Amino acid sequence: MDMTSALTAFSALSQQTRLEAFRLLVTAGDAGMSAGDIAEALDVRQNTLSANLAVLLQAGLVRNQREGRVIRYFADTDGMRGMLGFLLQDCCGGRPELCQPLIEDLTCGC
Amino acid sequence: MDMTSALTAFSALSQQTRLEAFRLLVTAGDAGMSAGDIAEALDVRQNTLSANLAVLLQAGLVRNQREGRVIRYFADTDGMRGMLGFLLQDCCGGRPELCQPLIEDLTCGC
DNA sequence: CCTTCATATCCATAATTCATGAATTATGGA
DNA sequence: TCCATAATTCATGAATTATGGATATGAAGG
Repeated sequence: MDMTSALTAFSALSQQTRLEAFRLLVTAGDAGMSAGDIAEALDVRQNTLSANLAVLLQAGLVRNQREGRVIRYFADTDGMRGMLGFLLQDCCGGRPELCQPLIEDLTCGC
Repeated sequence: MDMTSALTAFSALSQQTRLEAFRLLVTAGDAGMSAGDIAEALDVRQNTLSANLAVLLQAGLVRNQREGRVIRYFADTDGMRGMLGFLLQDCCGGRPELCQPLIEDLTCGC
């Protein structure tokens, strides 16, 4: 993950519809969600959501897959990991005490 | 962390100077850096950096502290944690296998 | 084929964001 | 009090981004 990709990723998540869509896909997990279902869940117009999903795609934060007439979207964990890794790079250069509580906090019980 | 705060945080990190400044402060850790040093390190004008630091401040991603004539900035780990927690909320609803590798990948060796 | 459903793309307008220069505030030292 | 340094604030214009309507693509079914 380089600076440009990271910027694209953060930029993608800095808009309400996209952040909501991404979180929806994170909780949906491997099941993913169709574009239509996402649009309905978020109550946004079809073309607006489509444009926003395209932004998330280009940022590498989601993947999609055609299934007949529907297109199913999934959160891309690799992309998310790359972004977070870039952000936290060298966060604990010799200072585990800075990094450790953050990690623990993110384990969300699993 | 609510949606609005998360959006503010991601938006703050979606601009090159701010993302660079934030990463600089993450690696600087408890030592922090003065506004002037950050401006010099990133080669940006004082007022431009000041405006960008203000955005990071408002997003809760950095803190600052006056020390005589200089103002020292620090990465705010609580803010960062809040943002990441919001993003990953319910990422592993019953599916630890999705969340675990991500966490491990972020432990960056410490 | 023709229709219908699901989604994407094009285009114009509205809204937002950004860097910059000029001016301002705050601090410490002479 | 005066000056230099450190940093912030403000207004502006340029560039980017979001949105909605209309239209296009692509797949399934009759």
